[in-house]
Amino acid sequence: MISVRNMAVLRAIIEDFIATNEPVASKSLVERHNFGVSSATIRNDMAALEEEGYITAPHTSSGRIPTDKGYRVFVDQLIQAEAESVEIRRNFAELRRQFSKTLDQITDLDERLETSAQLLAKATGEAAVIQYPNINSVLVRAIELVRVAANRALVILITESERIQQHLVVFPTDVSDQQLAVIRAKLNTVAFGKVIDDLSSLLKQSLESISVVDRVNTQIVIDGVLLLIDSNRQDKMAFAGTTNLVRNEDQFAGGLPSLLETLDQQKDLFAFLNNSKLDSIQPRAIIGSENSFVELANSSLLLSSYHNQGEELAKVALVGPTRMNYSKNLAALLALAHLLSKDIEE
Amino acid sequence: MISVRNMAVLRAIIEDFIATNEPVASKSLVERHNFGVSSATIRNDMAALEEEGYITAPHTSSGRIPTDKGYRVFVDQLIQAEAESVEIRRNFAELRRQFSKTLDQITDLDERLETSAQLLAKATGEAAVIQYPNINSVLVRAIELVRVAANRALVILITESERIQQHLVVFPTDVSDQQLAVIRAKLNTVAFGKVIDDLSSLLKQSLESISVVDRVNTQIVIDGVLLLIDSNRQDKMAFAGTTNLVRNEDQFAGGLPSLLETLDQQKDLFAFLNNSKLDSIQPRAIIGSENSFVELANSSLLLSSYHNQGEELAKVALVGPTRMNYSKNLAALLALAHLLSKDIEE
DNA sequence: ATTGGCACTCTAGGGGTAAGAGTGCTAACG
DNA sequence: CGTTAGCACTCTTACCCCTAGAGTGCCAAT
Repeated sequence: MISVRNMAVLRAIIEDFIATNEPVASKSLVERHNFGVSSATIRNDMAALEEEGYITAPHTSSGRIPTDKGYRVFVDQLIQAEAESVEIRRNFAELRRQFSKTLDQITDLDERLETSAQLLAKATGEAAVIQYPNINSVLVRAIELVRVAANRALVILITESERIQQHLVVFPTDVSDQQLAVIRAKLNTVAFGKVIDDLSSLLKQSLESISVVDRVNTQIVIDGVLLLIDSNRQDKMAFAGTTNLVRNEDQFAGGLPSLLETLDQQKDLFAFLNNSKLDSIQPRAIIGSENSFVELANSSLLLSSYHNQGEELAKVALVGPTRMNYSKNLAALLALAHLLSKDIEE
Repeated sequence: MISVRNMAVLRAIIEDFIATNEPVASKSLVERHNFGVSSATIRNDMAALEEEGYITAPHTSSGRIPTDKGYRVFVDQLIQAEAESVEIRRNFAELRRQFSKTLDQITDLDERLETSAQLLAKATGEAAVIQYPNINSVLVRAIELVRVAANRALVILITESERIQQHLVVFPTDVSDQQLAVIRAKLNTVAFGKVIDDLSSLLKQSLESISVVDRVNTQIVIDGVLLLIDSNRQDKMAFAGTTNLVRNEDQFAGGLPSLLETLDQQKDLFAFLNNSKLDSIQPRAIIGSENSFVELANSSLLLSSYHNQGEELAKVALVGPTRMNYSKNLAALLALAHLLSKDIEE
């Protein structure tokens, strides 16, 4: 049977272990916390907690460290209590204010997300990952063509969410302003108001109704647009603070190189983020071995997402050692996710 | 007196040390190389080399490791021999071919440089840094304004070197197409053919000749342009492979965290790169303590640059442990620098 | 249920030692 | 004079043993 005090002891053990990175002894617990009982009593509680698998002892005569299961209930309580916890709320508000001071000045999406990742990494001391928003179901507002040289033009794709992407295309011969205008008009008639997902096939079809003279160049522009869409699909993410992981290297039980490789890989991580479903707005923690990546066995992932009018755009994540400051990190993650949501939807 | 064989021994010591990361013993030298003399003779050579400060012994009865001075003459010879060395030429050609296969498909400058850094990091196993080209003395070809929403527009700055940058500006009220056209025309009259460096003051002056109606919005667009120029001045660099340094962590004598911090800092590094003058096209190596950064004491920097019609655009650099494979890394660095030069100038 | 007391266990660190690797030096040789 | 074999010497590394100390588990008492 796990009593109320049992849980309080578990909580204290985890907090102390996060703070000191030393196995926690019964004696030091009664010194630091006011349980009003003796160390012998705490030892009984610890035995019960170990029985249930929440903590473990590295060796017979040492203090206890939390197991993944122990962290699990700790973090669950944290997320539950998140709304009420004075400390988290204050952290959240403070970080949100601090983040927005920097972010409010940035309009460009790429720069916003890169900066966001950096802010998050700096505030938490962990590695931050932010997915670029998914634009597959977003509507096209316009396709612009801007001449850059006699035979070069910039193709610009503008969507309802004001995500803007551009790509430089090169024509085999010089192109007149008129020709560019024709192509531009044609493409916009086809693309305006359409969903990005459908754009590919629509544009390909439209090519048939183009006079032969313009066909080559139109093809080139269309290829440019398709490349833009594709390069978006290729799963871009903003990374920051991976070097923070080096500072905490000892936490990763020697598996740091393979962990960094996994992050460098990106593909697997992206797929993993995409497959991780979040219920509602609540963040999610994936602790140690709960993870499907072997390389993340000693790491924890904190997941949240940012939204546009209730629809999830993409995930925001923190990667750090299992022994991380969940309270602070959750507050920072939520503050940033909230900020990205608000600003993108506004 | 340093004889010819002395130098051959030094070379062999450095090569073996780079390969094995163990102090090199006289016996293992005669086993691996065909000096045709006994280990006792090699020991005499080693004593001479130590006398001159090219190698040192970690303790009385151990093999020798190269000093920074030892690496220095080794690398100097390497750079001198670079043109003739069959091995380097083959590496160079092979890597150049390999790099261009990926790079040739990329027209966008940002993407090119990011990919270049990644290729270089991957090929060498070190950290790669590429400065963005300096555009201060480049001529403006056009400033374009593309509407994105009723009160938002994209400001696009196009230069003779076809470096393209864009920034989203927001107007306080909706703006008509006509208004945009007026602003665009005005700015282009002022900016066309001017040097980026002069653009700032020219644009500010031009504001006075604008009718009061348009002044607010013109100001906003000009601010956008200035921001573009500024954001370029803010010393952008492409980084890749910093995680490679972790894999070689033991090489950095525990100073890895501070090294990574220095790289993260960017500002100092950028200034350093700018101040490092390169004679002609020859690369330069900065070895260990030759470096002005304390944090790079156990690291070496390989420097080269890329050019446009003989004019240096920016630096390319590799950062790794002093004990790195200089031959391979120089070949890769030169191959990439060459590729960037050719393609930008073409 | 809680507690003091105590035996028991395990780790971290110090000192001692033996094996091995590698050098420096000397004397001999062509 | 350059080269070499031989050998004494030095230093590192690994291992073992041992002790001090921290912390637990359990028992008997409250």
